[in-house]
Amino acid sequence: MEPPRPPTVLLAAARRRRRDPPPPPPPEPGGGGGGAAPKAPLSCGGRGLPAGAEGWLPPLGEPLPRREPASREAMLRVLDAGLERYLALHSAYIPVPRHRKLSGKAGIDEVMAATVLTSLSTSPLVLSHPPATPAPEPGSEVWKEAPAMSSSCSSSSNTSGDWSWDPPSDRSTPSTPSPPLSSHVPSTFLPAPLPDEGPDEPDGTHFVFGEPIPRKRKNSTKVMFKCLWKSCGKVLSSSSGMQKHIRTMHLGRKADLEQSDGEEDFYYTELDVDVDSLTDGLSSLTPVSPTSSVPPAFPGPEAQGLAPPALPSPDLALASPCSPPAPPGLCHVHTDHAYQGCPAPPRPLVPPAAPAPPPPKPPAVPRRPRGEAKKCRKVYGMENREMWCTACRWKKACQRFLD
DNA sequence: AGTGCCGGGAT
DNA sequence: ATCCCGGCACT
Repeated sequence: MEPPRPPTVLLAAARRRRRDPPPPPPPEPGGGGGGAAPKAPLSCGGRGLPAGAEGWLPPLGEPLPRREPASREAMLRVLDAGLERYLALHSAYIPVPRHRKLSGKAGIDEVMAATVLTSLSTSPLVLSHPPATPAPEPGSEVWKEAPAMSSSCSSSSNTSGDWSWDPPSDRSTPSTPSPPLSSHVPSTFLPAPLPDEGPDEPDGTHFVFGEPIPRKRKNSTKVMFKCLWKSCGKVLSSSSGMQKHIRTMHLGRKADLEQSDGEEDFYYTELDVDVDSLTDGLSSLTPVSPTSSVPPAFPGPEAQGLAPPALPSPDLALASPCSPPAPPGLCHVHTDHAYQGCPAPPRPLVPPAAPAPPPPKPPAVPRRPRGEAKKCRKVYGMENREMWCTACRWKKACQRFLD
């Protein structure tokens, strides 16, 4: 029966919570935040890990870097699970374990992409913008894609993907000078780092928010990149490959135009796939999933011609990794430049029809209920302030008339 | 609007 | 540590 509070409340609440001693948190229905992330509600999911989300939290041996990381991780996990299920389903009718079948139009695309990828793998070019930097990968583990699993377990956090995770330069100005495509799409995947950002993008491995999120993706999960262009569900294992794919397939650009002018928009999502359960079947993601999101209706060379004016399906929810019921696959839409690690609703797609603003669920502030007893102020009145207990005088909890 | 008191600043 | 107060939560 709590009336909706103004947003400020949340702030205050959060702030307060910071200090409050472990307030015997009344088990919040919905597991909001659970024990895993007792604090700070995330901007988007703060309210909550879905019930039972705690279960997903890995027994991280190390102390979570507080806040975001904690719940974010949990969310990712949840999402992963969703993806898992989703894939399990689809892989059923997409019998293409490791080597895709090349047949039909999809096949062509795949071949092309594959070709591109292959050629790329040999070309130093593709590996990164900063040709100078050999492979400053995070963990220093400079393991390249293992030949054996080139497509099934590459990037778990880096590998070929140059920008695997993100927004090195989150300056990704939302107001890019209307690039060829994407007009109304706020967050686009702009591959090329903005010139001013300098060469050293903090390895794309890490998250953002300027936070040194050291966390690598769990080994068990693998990152796949799924093309969001209409009628193209291509899934590749590396972001560079994906970009290549988009560039060549959808943007109609020359593959060799390696360096984008920064005006390209790449729409693809990053799928965090749980390799353990998906195992090999995974590499054959569904080419075009009905539930998957539709790429923004941008005027693409072929998008216009071939693709039917797909309307943004409601399940674009896909774009909001934060929503508990993880839509099938996906998780963080990966934008190469994006600015948000996750908290912010990454919507590379058209703004969801029904934004459905997250219900401002009050974070159940542990504020102690106001006692019945009259306090000094009331008893003595402002006139006799000197008679108040010191606490009252200092505007602290009354010590004289305890509840 | 009044009251209680948290969170913080000033000393 | 003490004193004070801005401002929020709640009535």
